[in-house]
Amino acid sequence: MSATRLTPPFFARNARIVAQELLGKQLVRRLDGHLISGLIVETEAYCDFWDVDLACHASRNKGRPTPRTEIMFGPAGFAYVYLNYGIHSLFNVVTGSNGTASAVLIRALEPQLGEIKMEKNRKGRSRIEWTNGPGKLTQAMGIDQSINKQNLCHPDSVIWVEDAPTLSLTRCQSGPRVGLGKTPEPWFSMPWRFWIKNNQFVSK
DNA sequence: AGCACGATTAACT
DNA sequence: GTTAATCGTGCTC
Repeated sequence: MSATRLTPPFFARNARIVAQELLGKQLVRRLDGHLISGLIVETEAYCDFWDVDLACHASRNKGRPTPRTEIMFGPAGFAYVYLNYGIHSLFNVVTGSNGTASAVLIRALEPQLGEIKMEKNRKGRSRIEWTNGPGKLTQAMGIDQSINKQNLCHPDSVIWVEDAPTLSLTRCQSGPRVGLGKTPEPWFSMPWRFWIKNNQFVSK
């Protein structure tokens, strides 16, 4: 029997739980009639159970929605894609309940389907460098602003996550999130980054 | 209206 | 190890 895509109840939970359970599941993209996919090997939770996570974009504007962040305040299972450093599109999945803002950033994948397409999209780079970072994997999978606000749980969507057995905890690790710059404590050090132990595609 | 900066990457020395 | 690239966003004046 074939796998099925994850549904809203999976995503409509605490971001930290979703971030951990996404490890080992398959992110799938339909592009130009072909499938591109990779195992999720690294994630980060934003907002989690705190009233305010100053590392999370949804905490800006005094925690009120803005055109950019409003998608995170809506129902779970939607894509939040934003432009980072004016160069890279980073891909998140909205989590939690409608009315609260939280999301999980997908930071690294292990290539599965569509490797020819990925190699093309990451021209000149070694296989490891196709998807071992949040900006690299969006390039490899052709994820840009057109993916923002898409519903991953809709049957016709061009991007979704396939269900898979939850990875055993002994194969997972967690630690502080990266690239947070001048985000103050305690958020700077909260261990809300998750990855698969010893996986080559975890970002450097 | 102007500005400082970022959930990064790649190309340098 | 250092630094340029590049632009939307939210904050300040």
